[in-house]
Amino acid sequence: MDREAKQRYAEEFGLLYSTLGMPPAYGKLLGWLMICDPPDQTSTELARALQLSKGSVSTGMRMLEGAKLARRVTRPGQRGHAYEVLPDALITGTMNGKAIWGALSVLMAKGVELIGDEDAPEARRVRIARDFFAFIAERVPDLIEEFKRDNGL
Amino acid sequence: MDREAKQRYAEEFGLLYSTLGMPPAYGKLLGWLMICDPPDQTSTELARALQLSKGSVSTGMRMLEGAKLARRVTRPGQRGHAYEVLPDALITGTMNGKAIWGALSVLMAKGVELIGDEDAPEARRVRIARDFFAFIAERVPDLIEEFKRDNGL
DNA sequence: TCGAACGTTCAGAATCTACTGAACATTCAA
DNA sequence: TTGAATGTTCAGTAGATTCTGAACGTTCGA
Repeated sequence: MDREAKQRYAEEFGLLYSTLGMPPAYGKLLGWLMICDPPDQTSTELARALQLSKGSVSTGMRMLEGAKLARRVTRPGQRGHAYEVLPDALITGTMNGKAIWGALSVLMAKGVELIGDEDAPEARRVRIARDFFAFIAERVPDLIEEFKRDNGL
Repeated sequence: MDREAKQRYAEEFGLLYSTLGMPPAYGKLLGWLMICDPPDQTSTELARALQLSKGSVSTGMRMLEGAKLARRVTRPGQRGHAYEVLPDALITGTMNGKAIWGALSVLMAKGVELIGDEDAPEARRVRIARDFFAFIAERVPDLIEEFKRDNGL
């Protein structure tokens, strides 16, 4: 019910995620899967709901699977498969994003090396960045653990 | 010294930041400002070092200023102004990124509303996402505080 | 074995974005 | 006041990205 409102929601979802670097079509798929009824949807259903080509759905869902954001499920007595979001999809997505903090820290460490003397005043700007990203990279897993514990996951 | 290595570093920096949604040229500017000597650079110097047009430098630096990543400085007895990265630039950048967590949480809350019954099993997927992003949005400032305290900032 | 439904891949079209460079504005030394 | 140096804006373009759709598997019921 109120299919149109849900379609609009998927569009909005795709828009926000596109600002985070995800292709709009894939964001729409994810958004739809967060609120659709039933929660598992076939490629054909997804293509119809979001007005996307079969190709986009196929490629998009492959990508969401790869990012551990969605998974295939099979319904008994039915051809092919359907997709659903993983229950803790967005958490997982954020954990993968954790790799970013490490990469940033490594990049900043390289910058410190380029300047040469770690203790030089002109190394300060990039040294602080290096330490900060390393700190964040280290703490993110703890945060996620804490959330999971407090929410019984 | 080793100007070329620093130029390559700026390129690499821009490349990584472009995966985070920043235009490559602006990432290059930021990367160069993290390691350049002297640490403050005029538009002309930036354009020369990074082979960018005056227009790109102007627009890019305006954007970095807006994001509180860089600021203008004036050298006595010199035309115009130069730019430098703020000492805690990347930390600030991350704090601004905090707004994202809030936006995501709001988006998920909208999804819960669309489903209607917050306690329904099919609302679980988006309810968890809502709570998770709210949790992260709330904790990020504390993390930053802790880092600053431990590093005398 | 056949055909219908479903899924995948990828070349090319459609679309969007970043960047340049030219026109214009501003600043300041002489 | 003049003009050289510098800074800004923005229309247009070059280039990259996303999306489609057609060609080609694959699966499975009959």
